[in-house]
Amino acid sequence: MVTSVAPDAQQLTTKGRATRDRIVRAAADLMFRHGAAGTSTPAVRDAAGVSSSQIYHYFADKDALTRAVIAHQTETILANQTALLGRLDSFEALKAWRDVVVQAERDLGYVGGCPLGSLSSEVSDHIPDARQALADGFTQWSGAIRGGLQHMIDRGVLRADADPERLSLAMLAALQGGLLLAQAQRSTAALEAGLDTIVESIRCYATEDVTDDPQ
Amino acid sequence: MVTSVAPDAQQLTTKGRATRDRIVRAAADLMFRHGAAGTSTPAVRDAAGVSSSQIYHYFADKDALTRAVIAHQTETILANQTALLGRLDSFEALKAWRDVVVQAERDLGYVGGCPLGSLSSEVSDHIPDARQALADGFTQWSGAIRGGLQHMIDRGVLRADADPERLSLAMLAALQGGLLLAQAQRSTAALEAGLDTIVESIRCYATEDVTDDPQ
DNA sequence: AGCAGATTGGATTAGGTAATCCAATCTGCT
DNA sequence: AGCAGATTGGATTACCTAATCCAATCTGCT
Repeated sequence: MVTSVAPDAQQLTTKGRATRDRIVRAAADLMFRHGAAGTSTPAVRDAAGVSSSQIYHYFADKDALTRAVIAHQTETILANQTALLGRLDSFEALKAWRDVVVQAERDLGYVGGCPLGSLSSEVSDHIPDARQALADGFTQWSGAIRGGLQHMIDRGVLRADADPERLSLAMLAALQGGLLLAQAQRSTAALEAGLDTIVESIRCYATEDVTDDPQ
Repeated sequence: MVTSVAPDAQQLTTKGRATRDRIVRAAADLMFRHGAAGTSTPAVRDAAGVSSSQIYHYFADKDALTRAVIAHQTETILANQTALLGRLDSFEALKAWRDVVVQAERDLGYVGGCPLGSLSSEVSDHIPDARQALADGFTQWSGAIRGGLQHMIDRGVLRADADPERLSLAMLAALQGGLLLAQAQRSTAALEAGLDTIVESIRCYATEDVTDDPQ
């Protein structure tokens, strides 16, 4: 709505952009660990090593900062998901991706769940415009998965009657729910069960000649 | 640890129990809509129609109130899940349960997600003892699903090589993730995709004679 | 050099929140 | 009736948080 006064629209020096990024990164880290509501602007100020005025120089208010964190986490996740694992266009890639997700949650000590999922659950109903940004992030995420599945169909690894749209949504749902449960249960059992069951479903659509070892 | 001073341990009159319940119900409603951090004790006081001292008479602090809300939501959900739908011990029951879950989220206007899941994501890392309570709630929940699947195996509807433990965890993960995504996307697409894909996986273990219409 | 605008520091304020306290009232029980 | 303990009302406090303000400094550009 209001774009003329919003600090986001102003000129940013190289130095200014660096400071802004430092604030966003510090806020993202704190919000991942303590939630959005559990992260105070003084805490962000100290963690980023800036003064109060700098936060409000680059962001209209705390909600705007939270939106910036959402955008940052979306970028980070999508970059990791696509760069690290390439396109999820084979059973080997799906299995490798599954292992990375599970191992990442273990390495974190079952703390924090999904950076985007936790934020989403906390703020999507309360911060204006945040819900749409989160929805877009999830859509891109499932889209990346869907692209891989579609590629598998195109290459004849999966039958044409497989529904990549439904399967990719199911995969993301299992991932998000699995991470949420991992946080509470301090175990990746539900995460593994969810991801493996979706992969198993996808395997049902494999063309007959592809029968790699089930593990 | 400290049980001698905790207000929970004291004698409760009929009237006292009613007041305590009123506080918990009001807090549960507010926390469902605005989150735990987004719910202030003054707001609970007003919604419950009590005075400040009453809240702290029945609960040691806000964390204790939050724990009571978790216990309350766990009870409510498990009662609904088992009483309303009985044991999930047939494909018809699974389908009916799926429809109820999806319709419930639609009726709520995609607001709030799962009362237990949202709370879990927000507080399981921050409130002492809350994580364990949430984990127990989820374990009971998946246990109820597992019981139904086991019953299907016992009756010969599912083959013996189906793994009820894994499938029930997968189902709960898909449910939680689906509700989280529904909140952001304002759509039950991911929820339906997740639940349907797990049900489809379960169907793969059906004994041959059972082939009801796929929908 | 010198200007305009970006950036920074840090004090300050207004408002809300968790939690406490004490006195008053009610309740169950004998 | 009358007591002990449970319950209630509501003022109060100490603290924290979001946000503002103004003056000082830096930066890119001509």
